[in-house]
Parts: sequence; structure tokens; C-alpha cells
Amino acid sequence: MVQKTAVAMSGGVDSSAAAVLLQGEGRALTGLTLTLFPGEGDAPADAARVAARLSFPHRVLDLSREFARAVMDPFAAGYEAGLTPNPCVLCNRAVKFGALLDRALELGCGSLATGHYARVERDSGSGRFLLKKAVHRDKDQSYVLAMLTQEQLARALLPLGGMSKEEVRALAREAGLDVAQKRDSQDICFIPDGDYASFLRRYTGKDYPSGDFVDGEGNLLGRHTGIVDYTLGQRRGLGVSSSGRLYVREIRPRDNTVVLSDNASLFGRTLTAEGLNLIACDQLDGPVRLSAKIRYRMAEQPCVVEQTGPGSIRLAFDQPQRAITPGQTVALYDGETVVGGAVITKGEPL
RNA sequence: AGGGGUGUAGCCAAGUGGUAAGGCAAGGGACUUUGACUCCCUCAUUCGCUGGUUCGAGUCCAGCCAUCCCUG
Repeated sequence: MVQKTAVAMSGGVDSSAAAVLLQGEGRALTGLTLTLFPGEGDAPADAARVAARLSFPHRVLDLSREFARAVMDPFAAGYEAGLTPNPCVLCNRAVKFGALLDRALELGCGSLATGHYARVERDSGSGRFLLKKAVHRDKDQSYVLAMLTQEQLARALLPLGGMSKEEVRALAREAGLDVAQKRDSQDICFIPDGDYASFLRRYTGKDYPSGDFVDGEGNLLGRHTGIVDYTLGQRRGLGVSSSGRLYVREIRPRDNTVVLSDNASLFGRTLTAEGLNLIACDQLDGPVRLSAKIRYRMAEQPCVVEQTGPGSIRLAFDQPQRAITPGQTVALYDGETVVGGAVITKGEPL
């Protein structure tokens, strides 16, 4: 008997195309769509239609409790602590390849596929499961998967890793799927309008106190509307006039203060990170020359990484980087391969 | 009533005789499966009003208006 393969289906082009590809390989599929929060729209219906069209079973799973606990709560707590969390990274580890993978296994599936643009390969030498960048760099999503463990990657199937967006759309079209033209998703999935600050206030029911904007010397520059409204490097929405552009340099939860500076002061070369998840190896021996990304939308930059504890690293970029932001994920790369990931705790100014 | 200050875009604001900085906000665009990240473009034929001096005035002069502070 052929072991079943689960496909996480959002109702979008990518996960639908992933299903088409896997079916083409002769796999027996089970489509799974997550219900994560109220007001999710037509995802379940769209996914069900795709599964029906391709003639494989589909079911909707309510993982809203797990999602709230593993993604939304930490997301809110992070902002309240002056951090800038990345909910997609949390979700992939704890929900998609966490709770959902567990359900898939319970349903008798041997693996879980998603529509992420990245590749999983088994290293014949070490026997480890390696996460690699998508062949088409412009759509590469390996960054948001950098916190996946060996156990998770061993069960992960990423059929789109070698494809371009155009090829994926064409594939969906040829399969007669009406989702082929659906627009790429963007923003945080549970905050469709992108207004995360309003979401936080609604979600937590809290009223975040206003406080002072100050410069590096502590001089008052204006008033902020609540610490959760800001992220490092942010310019827009500050409402403070000065002789030049001002950016958020530091968020201080302790005294409810936000420090503003010019752009040049945002750059730093080194950072520390915790919660280290290593994919390509068990540990980093000595300082290692790698490259790294400190946010989703950036090209990886050459650096030297040193493991400073069981779950911590210290990283020094060759060139100063702008707005190294605590709470964001740092993904480590060795060429095409994702070495691992960690959560930034501190960036040091130049 | 007298004395002083100030009037430049929706807002903050530079500018002291040479043809209106910058910032905020706003609108548009690029990018994007995190973070109103960032980036790009647009945004005063005109400087409270009226005259005057000057080749040339936001800048100098006069008067007026508005507003703020102080004194009575």
C-alpha cells in the first residue's frame, strides 16, 4: 500500500500547484486546510474545490487554539517587550510543521507538503536533512523555514523548490484550476488589512501608553503613541519634524521611550541571537564564515558566526547592516544551504 | 493704551538683496507570504496685506491687519 501524503492547502496558487506536482508523481494525497483565526475568508472553499477537481480527499482542521498559543500570543508579547517578531517563522515551526504535521501523521500520512519555495535534500554523507534555497532566488522562502528541526524537515515535502512563479501559475492553469490567477498573498495572514497595531490593541484589549520620543542625548523630540506602534529602522508614521529624516533607533520598554536617530546611526556590524536551530550540523565549531539574512527581504550578507552557548550565537557582518532588529530571525546560509536560524536578541551599534 | 515678539504649503521650519532648504502629513509608485521596514516620485509662479526703495525684495523702508507675551 502506498503511504499517503498530506498537502497543506491555503486555496492559493502555490499549494494547489504543489498538489498537482505530487499527484503527477503518483502520490496519494490528502488535502488539509487550516482554520487559524476568525474571518479567514474563502481559503477552505477554494482548497476544497481544488481537491475536488484533482479528485483527492480534503478536510478542514481547526488549529485556531494552537495558532493563538504559538503565534498570536508570542506575536503580541514580543511587541509589548519592544521586539519585532516574525509570525511566519513562528507559524511554520509551531503550526504548519508542528500541529498540522502531527495531525497529518495521525491521519496516516508519511509526510507533509507545502507550497513554499525552498528545497529539502538529504545529505548522503551526514544523513541530515538539508534545507536549501529555491532555485529561483527571487521567490526563495527558505528564510521563513530556517527554524525547522531535523524531525520536521524529514517529513517536509517542498515540490515548488525548483520552479518559478510563472511555471507554477502555468501548471495550475493547465490543471484547470481556477486559482491559477489568484494574487500572491502578502501581509500577515491574520491581519489582512496590514494594520498590526490596531490588531494588537483589539487582540490584547490593552491600551498601550504614549511616551517620549528622544534623541541619543535624551532630548525630547515628541510623543509616541505606544511602544507597539514601532519597529527598528522605521521612518513613517513618527510625526516628528526635524532638519532631516528620523528613524527608530531603539525601543525601550522599561521607560516606555523610543529613541530616534538619523539613518547613519542605524548601522551595526554585530549581533547576538538565541534559540539557535541548527539544520546542517550539530554545532558550529569555532568561528565560521557564512552569510546571513536578518529580515525576509534582504540579500544574505557575508559574515562570521560563532556559537557562544548551546543555543546562542554571536555574528559579525563584513559590512555594517541597517537596523539589526531584536525579535527578528537571523537565517544562516552556506551557499545554497540553510545552516540554521536564531532569534536576534541584540544588535550592537557601530 | 504703551512696550516687545511673531506672521513662509494642511503642520513644523530654513532662508537677511539675486530668483523659495529640509522635515511631518498626504497622494502615487516599486518591493513583499514578518514588521504602516525600506526605497522612488509628486506636493508654495510664491513668502499676512498694501505701497515704496532697487536692475532685482521672503529678505530693506512705511502703513495696515492678525496673533502671542509683558505693563497698566
